Amino acid sequence: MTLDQLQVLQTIVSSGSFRAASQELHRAQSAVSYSMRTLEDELGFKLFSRDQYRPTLTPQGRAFLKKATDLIFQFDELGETAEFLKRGHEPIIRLAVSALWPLPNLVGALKEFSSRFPQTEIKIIHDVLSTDEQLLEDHADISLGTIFNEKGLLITEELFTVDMVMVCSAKHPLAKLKKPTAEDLKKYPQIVLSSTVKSSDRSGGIVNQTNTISVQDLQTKKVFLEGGLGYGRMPDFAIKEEIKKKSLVTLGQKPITLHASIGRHSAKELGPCGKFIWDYFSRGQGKKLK
Amino acid sequence: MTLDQLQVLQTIVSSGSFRAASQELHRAQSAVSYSMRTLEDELGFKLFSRDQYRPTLTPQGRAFLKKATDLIFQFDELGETAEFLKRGHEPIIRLAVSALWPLPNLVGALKEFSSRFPQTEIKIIHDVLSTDEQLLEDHADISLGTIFNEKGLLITEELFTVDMVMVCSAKHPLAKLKKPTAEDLKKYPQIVLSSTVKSSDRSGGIVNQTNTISVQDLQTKKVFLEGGLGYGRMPDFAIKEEIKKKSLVTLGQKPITLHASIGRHSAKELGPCGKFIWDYFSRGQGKKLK
DNA sequence: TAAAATGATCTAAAAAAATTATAATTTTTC
DNA sequence: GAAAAATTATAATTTTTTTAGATCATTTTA
Repeated sequence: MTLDQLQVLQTIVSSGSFRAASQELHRAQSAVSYSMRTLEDELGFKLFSRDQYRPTLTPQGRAFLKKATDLIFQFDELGETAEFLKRGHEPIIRLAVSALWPLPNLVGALKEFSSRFPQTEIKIIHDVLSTDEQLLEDHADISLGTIFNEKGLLITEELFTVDMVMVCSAKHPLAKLKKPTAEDLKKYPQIVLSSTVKSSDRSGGIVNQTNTISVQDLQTKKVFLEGGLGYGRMPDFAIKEEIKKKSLVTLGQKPITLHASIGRHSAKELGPCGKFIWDYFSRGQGKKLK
Repeated sequence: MTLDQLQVLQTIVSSGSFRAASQELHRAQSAVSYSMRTLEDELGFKLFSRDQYRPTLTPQGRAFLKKATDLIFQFDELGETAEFLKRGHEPIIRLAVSALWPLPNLVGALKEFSSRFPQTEIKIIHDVLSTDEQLLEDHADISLGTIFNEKGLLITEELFTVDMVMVCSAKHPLAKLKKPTAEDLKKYPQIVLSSTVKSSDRSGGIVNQTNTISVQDLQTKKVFLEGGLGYGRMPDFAIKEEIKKKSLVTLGQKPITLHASIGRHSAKELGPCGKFIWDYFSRGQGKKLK
């Protein structure tokens, strides 16, 4: 049983006769006849009843064709996937996204992307801080984060800025001081984001290295801060609500401004799918949302 | 691109090497090599990278194989369907069910049937009264109804009886009479089930032919009766609730006892699926429920 | 370092599929 | 009702595709 035989079967039924099918398929009529005979021999039952002038499907043939049609459809789809891959479209895009990246910003991009390239799988690597390394170690194709580009191996483009403001719970002792000094802060634990990646020793606004509590994601950090466990910096976009309802208050420290950038490895060409994402952010779509 | 090539691809990946695949498939190694080369040529991209000793899938190859695996699975399923049909199993079973047939009775049968023969489609022909004709005109394989078998062409088996009791709404004028005569009944419309099938002139307990309202199904009939539109007969099992809550009351007429039977055409052999249904009812499973 | 294993490639053989021609039917047309 | 046209099946022949066997260049393993 070959897929070609199934396609011949389908063509016979849709065209109405063996001869019409043979013309549609650009084959001799006898080839179509032969194809069906061998298929019937292998299946062990007749697909067509030949008592009439024109062959008509048997009940078995009808049921068989129904399933075969699905198969042919899926086969065609596989052909499309092959075309897609042949044109150089990536089967998977790996996005390294910093924990500090505003997620709503991503949603629009991914929505449009997945409707345009349904064949491409998206893998989000939600790394904490070191999105650079994900690119350098070839774990990601594109990064969205605060890029340092230490070794100059990356191509980056700045999209917008994020202010990291120092906050603590309104119930925290620091909240009562007008402008706490470094001395004051030292008395309480600082909540910090920290990556598990070995080489990363960057301190994203960490004041003292000793009295700290490390967390892996922004959500946890916010809960800890709100709970009065300590103080720490948070991106402004992520705490608007909390400032408004006064569960968090800003301390007098100057905000640290981070530069949110899109990046990729200079030695690796992006395919059409990667280019789409790059352009989406680079050409402003991704800048609008903030 | 043929399905065979996809199967070879899959075997190579699962077995780990071209040679191992060739042994598993009982072919020469060169045949496997050739098969992959022609597939790659047609696809337009490499499935394997050959820089290492053992060929490893390219990212494209990995994505392609993923989809191809689904296709192979579906292909195997088609083979199973073919086996199923070859053994004589029916691709479809057409059941003519009378409107008077207690439906809960069917549910159990169909549940067990569809889990045992998932390949077979079930078509319920919910005819009003003349299930005989569905068999005689080859619109159904098995009938469940009140079978007359006029021409003696059917094989039937009686399963249980259904009492058709004369009822009307408690608010209907007839409800106030103790035992209404035919004279009394004549004054009000009778709600009757009637088939659209031409030849059917059987009167399922119809008292007078003139003052009648015909409906196509039992549900409508019940609603009309409850609404006080007229009087009519209903199967006892279908109005238990209504009698209890007194929205319908029985009139003094003697019930008509119908014989619920399973039937099939004597000239047509049942296949394994049809036999299952026949036996299910015949051997008592269908009799338990009533 | 030698032996074993692997994949690519070439050629000849085998198998499969397509074509042409023809026969046997059935339907259509006049 | 007869001739023409259309349709499928079959046989013989040709073409195409696939396979097998042998050899070579590599790489891995012992």
